Amino acid sequence: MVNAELVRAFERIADLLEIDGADGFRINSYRRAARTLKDAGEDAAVLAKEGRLQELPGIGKGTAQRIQQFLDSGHIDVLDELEAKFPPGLPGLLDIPGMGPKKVALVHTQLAVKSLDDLKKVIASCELEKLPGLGATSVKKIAEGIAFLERSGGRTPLGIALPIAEVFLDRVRALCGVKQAELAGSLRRGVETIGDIDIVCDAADGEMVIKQFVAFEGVKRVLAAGATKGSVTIELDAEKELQIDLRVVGSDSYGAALQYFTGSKEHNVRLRERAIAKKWRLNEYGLFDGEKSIAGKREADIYKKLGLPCLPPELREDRRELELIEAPELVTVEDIRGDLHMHTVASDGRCTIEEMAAAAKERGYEYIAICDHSKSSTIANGLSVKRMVEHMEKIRAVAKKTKGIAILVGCECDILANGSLDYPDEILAECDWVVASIHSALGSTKHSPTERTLAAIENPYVSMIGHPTGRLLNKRAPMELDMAAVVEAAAINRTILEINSSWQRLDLKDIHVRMALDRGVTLGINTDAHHTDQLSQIRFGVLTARRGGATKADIVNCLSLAGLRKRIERKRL
DNA sequence: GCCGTTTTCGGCCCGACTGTTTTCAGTCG
Repeated sequence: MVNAELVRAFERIADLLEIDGADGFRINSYRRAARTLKDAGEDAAVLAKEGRLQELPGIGKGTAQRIQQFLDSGHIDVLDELEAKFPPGLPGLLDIPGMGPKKVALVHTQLAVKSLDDLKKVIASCELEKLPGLGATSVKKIAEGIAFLERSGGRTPLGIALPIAEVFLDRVRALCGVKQAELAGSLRRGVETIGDIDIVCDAADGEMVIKQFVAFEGVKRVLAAGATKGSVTIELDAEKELQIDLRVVGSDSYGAALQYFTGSKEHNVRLRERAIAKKWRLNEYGLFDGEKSIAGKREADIYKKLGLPCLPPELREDRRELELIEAPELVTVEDIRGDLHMHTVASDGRCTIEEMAAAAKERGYEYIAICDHSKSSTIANGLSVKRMVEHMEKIRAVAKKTKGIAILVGCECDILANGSLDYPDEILAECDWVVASIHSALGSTKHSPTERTLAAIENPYVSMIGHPTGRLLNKRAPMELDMAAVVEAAAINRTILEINSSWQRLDLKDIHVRMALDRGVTLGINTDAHHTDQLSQIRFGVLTARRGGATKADIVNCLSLAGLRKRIERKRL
């Protein structure tokens, strides 16, 4: 898809325009176009061919023309002109906390700074603090910002951040004078990676709460400490730091503040536009008619007044959620009745069948499927046909003597480089449940990842495609998969697509979940657990499913055992 | 640059914090 390149181009145009001091709304429209393209399930090249580009929100005549020019020539005039005006390393300086477009422009024009290295030099030589509007304190902040940027290493995975955030949330809740507190920001929306941790709390004396907050054990640096806002960093590991922001408001504003700081920014803009259309004003303190507050105590009241259902945080992304007439009943962790992808000591897991079953039963599950690796996954101690036959017998024996939870015979069968499966159909037919996944030859091979996946989808014994894109967050890019084709084939063949809940994967991701649901594809939310401890990661998969708009009717492992068996049979027929 | 129950021009979200000012600009979320 050409979309990713366009996203980069439009974001760069926006950055450069900002440094250039252009009109903010024009800059914003480029950012919006970039966002739209990022979220779009369809290839911009296809949309352009069909003349449908302007159907996308935030893409008008001008942007459509620029997309067309890029498709035709690989260039965009506006970008070329801006690139000629500024050195290539300049936009990167915007990533430094404390450096905005004005300061970047200032150091460029006044001190001929072209890159991060140049900036470090003028800090060291004390030239920077002589500039108008800057002083020793600002320069110190910028220097710290550079250090933070080099340490923070981008966004933090949800799976790392959420447990930490919950510890700090509990501490805030325990503070004297705090009536209620909640996580906000991207964490509350269940975004796969987060920039920082946001906490909103309800207390009368903000200053006192903030004072205690910035003194919490583990705080590495205090970035701000005012009467309503505190901002600190904590050490993630030896090299990385993570920022935590706390906002304190009174009870009458708590709902408004929670709404406001949950975002997303784009969702909030849409909400405020709606308020303005009604001649009202919306901010973190409430919804106001003139000076009079008409909502603010509870989040739901804000949405209600604005004529909207109280939208689950996971949907607040300005992806057309404001068009919803009622809030969907999104799938919850409690709706999950079993886990259909887990490993044992037979391949590369660390627990036995009995241990996995006991832990799943403890969670209240009705069933699990044991899915160890197939023979080609040698690195994962994959099972030869002979070992697999023995393993199947073992699973059935354990299932027979285990009360209170059903144990299905499954496997995670490799999709090989040529698109064939790692086990013959006779073996697959013996399994109750078959996950087919790509683990090897992720790069370019004779058969594309799409062709291989489609072949597996069409196999009657394949119940589900495991971690379809193979991505590892911050580590490995997804395979080049034609998701539209995969989703279409899954719908036709009644093959389930997985939402792998491992926080390193989250695969399918939210926008792919939405694509699959739009085509009526059934999804499965599983942990791919290699240890009993990992069964709890189901929460991350559920968050991802919710972000895609999934209800329990869309999820195969929300079915009863009988329903599940029926669903598997329906495909095999 | 986008967009339209304020429709083809003139809007476009809003407040906190900080540092360098001497009333505010820049940054951030």
